[in-house]
Amino acid sequence: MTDTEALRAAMIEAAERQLAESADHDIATRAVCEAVGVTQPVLYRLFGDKRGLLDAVADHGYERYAALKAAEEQTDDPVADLRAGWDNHMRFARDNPALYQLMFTPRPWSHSTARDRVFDLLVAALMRCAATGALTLEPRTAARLILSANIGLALNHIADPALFGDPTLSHRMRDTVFARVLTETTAREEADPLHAAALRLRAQLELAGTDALEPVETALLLHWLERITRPDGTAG
Amino acid sequence: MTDTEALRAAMIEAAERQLAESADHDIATRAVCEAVGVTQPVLYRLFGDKRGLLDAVADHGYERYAALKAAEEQTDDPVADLRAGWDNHMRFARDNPALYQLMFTPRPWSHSTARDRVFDLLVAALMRCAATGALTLEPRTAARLILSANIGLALNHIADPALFGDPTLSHRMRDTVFARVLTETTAREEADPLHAAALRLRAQLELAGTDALEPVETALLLHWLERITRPDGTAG
DNA sequence: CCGTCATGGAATCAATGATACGACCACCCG
DNA sequence: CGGGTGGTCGTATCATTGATTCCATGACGG
Repeated sequence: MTDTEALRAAMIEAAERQLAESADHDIATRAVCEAVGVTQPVLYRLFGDKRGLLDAVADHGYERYAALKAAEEQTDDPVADLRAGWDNHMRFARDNPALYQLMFTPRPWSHSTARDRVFDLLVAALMRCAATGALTLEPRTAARLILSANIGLALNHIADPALFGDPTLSHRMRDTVFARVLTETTAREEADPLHAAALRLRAQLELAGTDALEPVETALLLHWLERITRPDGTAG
Repeated sequence: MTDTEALRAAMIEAAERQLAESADHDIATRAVCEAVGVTQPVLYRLFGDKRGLLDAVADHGYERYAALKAAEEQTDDPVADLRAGWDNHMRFARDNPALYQLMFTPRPWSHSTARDRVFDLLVAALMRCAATGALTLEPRTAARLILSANIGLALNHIADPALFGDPTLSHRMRDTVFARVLTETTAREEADPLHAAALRLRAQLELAGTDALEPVETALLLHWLERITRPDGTAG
């Protein structure tokens, strides 16, 4: 089995390389097969069809994306990590435009989980922020906002570097969205302390759980907390 | 000439229809030709190649986009128009996902001007806002922020309606970006009245020009105003 | 040692982007 | 009026590429 595993990996790598070098952001299954010294039926047995191969490439792209994030974040300041995460995202897009487009552009029938997993990664980072009371929205709602802005800017950067290549634009967008999602330490907590406290407790619970309550009780508690914090958006 | 014009239009329309109905967001040149009763060489004479056809479809999509905007905006409140413009953009994306993706997704070698013209449309709407002193940034800088967020959210909506289909999400994003770009009437003008006044004058000049000064003088004046308002971003 | 099954390859099919070349037609010039 | 000329279109065809069929080969178990 390790044999086919290695073959799979080799084909994905070849496909990713050819995708990066292709002028039209597309690949030919023949070329990928020739690059690794096999014939086409092998590819179709391993990946089903061309879309399956591209899905695998996208998922592999997520692995590199996640590795990049793991390497450069995770300090003791979750908000700083969040900002670094935005910049890392932009850098990843700039360095791998074709792969980035494959991962984040709508592709009908795609079974790739790259986008969802990136979303989950962002939610996790946001929950660490929420645990310190730095979040004004539900993590999943905040993640939707941040990720959309991030992807939109990155795709525009790829499509038209002349108009959207300005690095200060990225920081301006980042600060704009973060200003909506984060609270300057205490300002918003003063305004609605109940809401803030509920968000904080909820984040802590979802992050670490508790042994003081039975699971059923915890679930109910979370439900109540959700109702308290509901006004800020739909359930995630 | 009207003959080939009509043929061109018919082919573009057929291509757009087939694109909307296609499951994979792609079309076959053969099918387009058969739909209008001509053979492939005519397509290649009219559009050069498939990319040329798609460029024409994208540009035609812009026409419909612009018509939609012209129909529903242009009240006496430019800020309200701006908000309506955001919602129209989202609606256009939702109603024409394949076309939208063709227009706003990075396409190597594309000669379509759809994105740039949408950008210009947004800049024009923003200059009307700037003329009333409602803008805190250069129109082109603000346009980059708004358009990126708008496109990012729309593409995510297309790619994953379950996660990004919530309409309140669109309004939340809209208000977030607009809050950064717009000023609540007078709040910011109080803080830095010189900056605000310069922005306002500059917008008026770029919008209507003036007969009171020679062109050279106007150009120099604009240059000075740009220097005064520089701190908020790069030149557009 | 032989049968069975999985694995890979040669050959091929089908769809599709793109083109060479000849027929046709309108228009202009003599 | 007739022939040439330019352009427009269609037939037939090529080349690329996604996808499949079918056979050979080799490993493993009985």
